[in-house]
Amino acid sequence: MKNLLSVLKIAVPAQIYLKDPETSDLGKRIVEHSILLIHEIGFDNFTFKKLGLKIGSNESSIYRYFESKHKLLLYLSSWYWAWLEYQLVIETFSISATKVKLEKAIEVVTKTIAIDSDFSHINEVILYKIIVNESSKSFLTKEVDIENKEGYFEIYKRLITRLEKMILAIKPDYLFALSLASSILEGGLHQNFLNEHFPSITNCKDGKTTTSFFIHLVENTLK
Amino acid sequence: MKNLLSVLKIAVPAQIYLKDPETSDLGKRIVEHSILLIHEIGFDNFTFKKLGLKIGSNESSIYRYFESKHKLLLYLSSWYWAWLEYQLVIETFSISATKVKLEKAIEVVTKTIAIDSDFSHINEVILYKIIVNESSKSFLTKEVDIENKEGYFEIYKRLITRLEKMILAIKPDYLFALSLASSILEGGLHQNFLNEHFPSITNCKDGKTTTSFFIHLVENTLK
DNA sequence: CCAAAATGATAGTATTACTATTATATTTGC
DNA sequence: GCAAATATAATAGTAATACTATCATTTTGG
Repeated sequence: MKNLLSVLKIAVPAQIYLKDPETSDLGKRIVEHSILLIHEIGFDNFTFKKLGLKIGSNESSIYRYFESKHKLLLYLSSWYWAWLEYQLVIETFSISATKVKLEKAIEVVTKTIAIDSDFSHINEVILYKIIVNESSKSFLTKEVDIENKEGYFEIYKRLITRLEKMILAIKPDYLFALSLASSILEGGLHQNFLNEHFPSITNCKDGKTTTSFFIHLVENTLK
Repeated sequence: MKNLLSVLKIAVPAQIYLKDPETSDLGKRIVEHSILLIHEIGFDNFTFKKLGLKIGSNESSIYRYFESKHKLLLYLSSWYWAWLEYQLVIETFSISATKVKLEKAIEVVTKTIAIDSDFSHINEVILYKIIVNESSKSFLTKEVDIENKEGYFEIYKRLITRLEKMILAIKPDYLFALSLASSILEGGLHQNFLNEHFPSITNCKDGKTTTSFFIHLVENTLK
């Protein structure tokens, strides 16, 4: 996994940024430390000025990479979904048994990310926490339809259709494969959010994982 | 239903507001028109200044009711959950068959609200749209744990435990009743959000409802 | 080593999310 | 019916936000 990623690059839709942060040292530091700072103070309190201060750079320089903090969040989200898609593909590629394949897929997309794959400047453990706590804000806006048309959510949607295909491979006549796929993905994040902030309304804790909840759910639904 | 609500009052945790908006004409206009304005321009672009302009009142007067727009969103969310809890209770109260009862409950909490019950100044159809598009922002904050301790989310959590009980009435040994309950509630909102903004990743459209998706899902899971 | 590109520094703007103070209505209790 | 209390309005002010614009300096690629 590590080796493969050292030659591959996570591809984020180019419309999201003004200048590709992967092409410079400053760009990478912006991405790396934005993750740490958003995790630290929350997206709502995060500003480019504070980030500039943290990385010893100037606010105006950051604006040359991303036109707003909202675009930066879109970038981080897309990066995460692309990374997750990659994990999904390599982890399930060689599995031919449809049921085992879907089970593995559910595991990949619902588990809490706890180990940094360490192939880049991006800390996936912290990024995952941002995805759990902030990623919904990337589409809960008045501009969502325009941004959707511009292709900002392509990777996310492709991930869901990948899951859909694995569901349909098991039960081709199931009418809600897309809804089930999107429920697994967002629901997985939500259960992990509840585990952290509202433990009284989730069972996904104390050894009972979010993954096992969804595997049980999906298995019975497709029976 | 109408008659009952004309003598009952939807109870929102008192910590959320500085002054109960139900106790004055201005308060009611604040709530009524905040719903319309948030729907119109989105919560992120909504300000008390704009609301004041809209209702011909002063920004500073609105601050006497709610200490921030975030608290106002918490108020609207709590009001909605309380209203939904009321719907849930009266619609399921007289049903004794556990399976039918849960089915009815799922219907109540996942259906798109399309008719205003018209018992108050609050337009539930528009409020429902705000819940779908904005309510997550009420808990996706750095202050969520403090606010949870202060009791701001009590009604929401109680709603989920009501659903949990109905689930356990069918399958007492099911290990994920809370997670299933919270998945139905948030998942229902999310599928309706997708239907509006990302129709390519949901099947809940064209006659196939969010409700039928969840009824099928839950029925198979508890089999 | 020169030109272009990238970055930094500084300044400025409109808006936001408030707080504080004072003035004016409106309600109510006696 | 009137004074006192309460509610609302008007105005001003503040620190921060989310940028844009301009110009200076540094870095780098051929």
